[in-house]
Amino acid sequence: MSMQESGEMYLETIHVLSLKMRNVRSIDVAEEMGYSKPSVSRALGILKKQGYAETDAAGNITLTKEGKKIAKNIYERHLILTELLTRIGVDEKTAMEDACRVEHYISDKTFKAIKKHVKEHSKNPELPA
Amino acid sequence: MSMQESGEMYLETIHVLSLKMRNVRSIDVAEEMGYSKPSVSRALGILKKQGYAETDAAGNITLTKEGKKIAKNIYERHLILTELLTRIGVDEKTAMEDACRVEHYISDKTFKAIKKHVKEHSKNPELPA
DNA sequence: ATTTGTTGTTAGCCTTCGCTAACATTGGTT
DNA sequence: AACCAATGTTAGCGAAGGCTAACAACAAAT
Repeated sequence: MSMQESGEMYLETIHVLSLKMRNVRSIDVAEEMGYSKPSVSRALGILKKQGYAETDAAGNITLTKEGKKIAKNIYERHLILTELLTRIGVDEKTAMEDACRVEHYISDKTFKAIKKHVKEHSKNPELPA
Repeated sequence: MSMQESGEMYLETIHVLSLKMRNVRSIDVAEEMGYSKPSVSRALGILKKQGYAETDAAGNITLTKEGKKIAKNIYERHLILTELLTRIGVDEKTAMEDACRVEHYISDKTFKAIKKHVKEHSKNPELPA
């Protein structure tokens, strides 16, 4: 079964939180995303069933190799899209918010093209993107 | 109530069809979008209730001023996004498909910035976008 | 005039993914 | 030991937006 926007957001959030804290728990995800505990609980159950996440006895969440792969991909899209948007004049906050929505809807082909474009122009920030 | 992706797609489709044919009926929308008749019927009912669309006795669909405003805005996003993507090397088909999804998720600020960017570079197609 | 095809609607199902209410568990504090 | 706070789960609701089945209405053809 293919990943929906919702699942991608959970994976991305878990991944980003794990960069900031040693242990990521369900409650941390809930607070970060502004969702209720039951919503996170259920989402996590689905991610586990799909083989993308695991929890230990203490409730600490880890991503499987496959889960991490998806999470990192989405997060990279987030960063690259934000860079593209700020490059063409969108303010940082708006760029991040829009990137966060758009990141789920672009094809791999488009992402690769955007990434290539951003990388090629990262040395010449004064040039129009 | 604010417009969802689904509603925007219906309005855009009706608008685009109306550029191609004199009369747009429910069945035309269904065929164009690949949805069932009942799905279109319900969606249309909602759009009518929201004041964005109307139908005459013969079943011909027209958009209200407000509906047309939204439809044109979304369609313009579609065109501009497609142009941006093809500019940076995405093939036409992929660019259109991705634009069709992304068009619903970018803020007005971001759209304006993209539009400005695309316009400014429309005279120099050989330059990297 | 009856039959048949096209179009639209109604009824009702399913999935996704939020939510609240209520309960279970566990761990620290008095 | 008893209690309370924090965390997680279960049960069940609701909205959005697809779907099929079945029916209504009307127009064209025999």
